[in-house]
Amino acid sequence: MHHPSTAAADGDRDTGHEVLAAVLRIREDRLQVLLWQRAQTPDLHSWALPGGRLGAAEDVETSVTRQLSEKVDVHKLSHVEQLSVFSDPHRVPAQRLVATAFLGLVPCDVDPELPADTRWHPVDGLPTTAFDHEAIVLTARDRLRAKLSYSNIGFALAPPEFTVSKLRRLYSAALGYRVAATNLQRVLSRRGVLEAAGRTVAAGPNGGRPPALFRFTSRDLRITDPFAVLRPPHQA
Amino acid sequence: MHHPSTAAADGDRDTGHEVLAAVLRIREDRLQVLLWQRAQTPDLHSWALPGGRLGAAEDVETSVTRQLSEKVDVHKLSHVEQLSVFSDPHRVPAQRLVATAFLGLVPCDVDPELPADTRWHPVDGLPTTAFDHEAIVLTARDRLRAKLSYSNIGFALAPPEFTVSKLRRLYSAALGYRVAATNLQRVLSRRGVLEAAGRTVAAGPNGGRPPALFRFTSRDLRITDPFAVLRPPHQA
DNA sequence: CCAAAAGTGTTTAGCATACACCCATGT
DNA sequence: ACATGGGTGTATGCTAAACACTTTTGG
Repeated sequence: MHHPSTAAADGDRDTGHEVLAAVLRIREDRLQVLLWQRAQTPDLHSWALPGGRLGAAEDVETSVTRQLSEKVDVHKLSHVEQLSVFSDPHRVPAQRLVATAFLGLVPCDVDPELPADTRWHPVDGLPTTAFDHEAIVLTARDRLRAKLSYSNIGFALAPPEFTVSKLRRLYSAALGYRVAATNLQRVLSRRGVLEAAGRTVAAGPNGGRPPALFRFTSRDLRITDPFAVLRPPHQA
Repeated sequence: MHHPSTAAADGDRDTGHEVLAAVLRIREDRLQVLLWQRAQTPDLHSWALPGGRLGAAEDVETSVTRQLSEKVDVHKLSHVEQLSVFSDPHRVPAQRLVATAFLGLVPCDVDPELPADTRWHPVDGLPTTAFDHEAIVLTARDRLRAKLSYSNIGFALAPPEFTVSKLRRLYSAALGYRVAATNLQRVLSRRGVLEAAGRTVAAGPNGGRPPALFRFTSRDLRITDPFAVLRPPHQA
């Protein structure tokens, strides 16, 4: 081995940095993640997250957008945010590679062209994944679930306009449990996250009242419930 | 260099990685952060966060603990968690250094020995800080504030046992606004975060009822309010 | 006996969930 | 008409903030 690792002496091994993105979307009531299949060792044929080496002149946010553009049309991404650093010295073999992981979201109505080696996979029911990428996917899923409850992040999963029952299915799929349409509409409306589009759409093939269309009032991330408790005093 | 990456070719510049910690505590009703004064250029005499280069054989969590041990007795730290990556290519001059930032907490009752160049500074009223360290400190403060409202992270600011009025002052200082003792006790008790120690302590010099001592039921981070809304259905 | 500080009881209000009921359409 | 799905009204319950009141001490 190279160095007597008391104080942080960097060894000969290069300390490279990569960015990785867990891009999620919902299709057919399932949460999916974008993966590509490796054609080289190590982890030949395993499925991996898109990403790559951090360039010298870019920050990690710029880098992940650039790297993703090779797999998916970046303009289709409705939201990207930093997740966490994964830095186990042996997270990838043979080299020392620190990863900054990101969560990316794609609305359910767009269907970006994908390279031949790239596919969507259900998050519950992943194929064999490369390195520590499964842990990153699960971190991304948990972040999305948490933010659905205290922010307007649903905008990133939904099309520009949608019915409440469509939105209910998106939330149910992402959260992994049944959400009631009534409450969803009321919670989001009260918070000013949702607004009526004023139009309705035709009823389904079996009849039924034609549903009204709604949209998110903002398509930027906003925290709608910053204080669960210990709110600042009303008179301050 | 090593490999011709397509877009964004890595330049000759080394892509180094450092860890930085914003260690916070509360003293005299103020939130403070641990900083050391630089003795070299760049940013001579500016105040900087403790940290340093990531070693070849350690992950970032191990590294930050090791680096901190040079400034402060690590056993005094009650909590450490990852914050975010700071990666602007020019965040430090002359080299390319990506930083993983951490939040650290020290209970208010311990007073670790500090090196001569190191001091506690109030977070509102920072001295001239080096590089992007001020932004990191503010990120740490915001993370602490958020977690106080939905987790038991108060344990990391408080001594093993304390009175409710002492705890009230800790929360008020961290949050930046007046917290009512009555509600604080009730919220934390209902959640099972707080429990009575069974003992009381002497009253103050001006009389008054002698306060009871309390403690946190757990000294590990626990999320106490995971779903602000959209809770899973009661019958599922 | 009074002031001071701690702790409890009670009121009020807001918010979320659940559920009953009404509405509008296709067949 | 009636089945089907959409939407609203309303009851219930929980939580927390605010404040009045009681408790226990020192002077």
